[in-house]
Amino acid sequence: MLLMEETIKSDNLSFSGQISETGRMPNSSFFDVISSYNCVDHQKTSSFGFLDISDIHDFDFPFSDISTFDDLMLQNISPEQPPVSLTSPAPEYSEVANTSNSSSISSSSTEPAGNGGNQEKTKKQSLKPKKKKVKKEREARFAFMTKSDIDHLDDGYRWRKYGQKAVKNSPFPRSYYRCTSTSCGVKKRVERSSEDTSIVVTTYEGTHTHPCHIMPRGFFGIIPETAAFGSGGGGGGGGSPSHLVMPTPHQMLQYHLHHNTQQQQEQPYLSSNNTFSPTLMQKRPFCPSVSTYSARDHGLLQDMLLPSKILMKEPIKEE
DNA sequence: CGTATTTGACCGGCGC
DNA sequence: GCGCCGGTCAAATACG
Repeated sequence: MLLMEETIKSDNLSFSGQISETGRMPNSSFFDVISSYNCVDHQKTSSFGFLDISDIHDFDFPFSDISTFDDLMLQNISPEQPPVSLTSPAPEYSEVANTSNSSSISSSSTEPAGNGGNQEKTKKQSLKPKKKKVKKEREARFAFMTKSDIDHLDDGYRWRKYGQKAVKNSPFPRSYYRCTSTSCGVKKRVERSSEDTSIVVTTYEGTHTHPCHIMPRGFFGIIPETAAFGSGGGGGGGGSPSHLVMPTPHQMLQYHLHHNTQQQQEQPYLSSNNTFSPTLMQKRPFCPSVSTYSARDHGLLQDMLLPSKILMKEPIKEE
């Protein structure tokens, strides 16, 4: 993990300039997005905490070759490669990509968010008497950025908002949500980037212990271990056409892994209503030229914020 | 009426 | 010790 942090520091991350202002989806859903598998030192981190590897102990990443993911993220990164900065220096993002150390991810498991409820209880208890000095361990975190007009993306789970706070150095407040499922203690924070107001940063904390209440149509079906998504067959086959289901973090990783091995790049899996495009995960996100993307792809990609590591492979265009 | 949201207050951690 | 800040609680309110 420390190792990763070092990596991070050396690479000064940021978003890529691939974000376009056009083609924003009215109903942003999870895969407008792109996850940012970044790790941060949550002690020092700014408001944007990406994948907080240091806290990953809850995720039960089922793939033993998770390192593949790392490789995917890292393999093409050369030390000389200067960081790509987006529209702005965005120092907030400088915590950079930290693609997790595979071992740190895959070796986890353990108390899934099931203890989320307990967490709450213990918290309440601690309010009464003097609390112990037991430092509460953080849930695994997973954050991603979305280019969206709406803050709260529908990810297929039901969330109850329990708080909102003003964010320092940002005109936009941060909203706090908790999964409404009683046994599920998953939380998420949603805030809009002050650097780029079209970007919404969503941070998940914990792991769902229940299936998603709605299922997507098509999207996750592309995954061999389809059942994996939705953790157990997930919910009702109902599937709302207007909703896209958000996978859990490890599900996303699965998708990444899978897709990165499929080399399927230009076949949309979703209807036009849905915004996810496989190009998001395309095998060669580091394509040397933007022109590599077809016009169509670009249209689909423009809402996505690619993982910083990936973006860093993009040629830097001085403008 | 049940559920979700809003919002001010409160708490704990951390830096100075 | 104090103040700042992030996160949470919970009463009040809104909504369907």
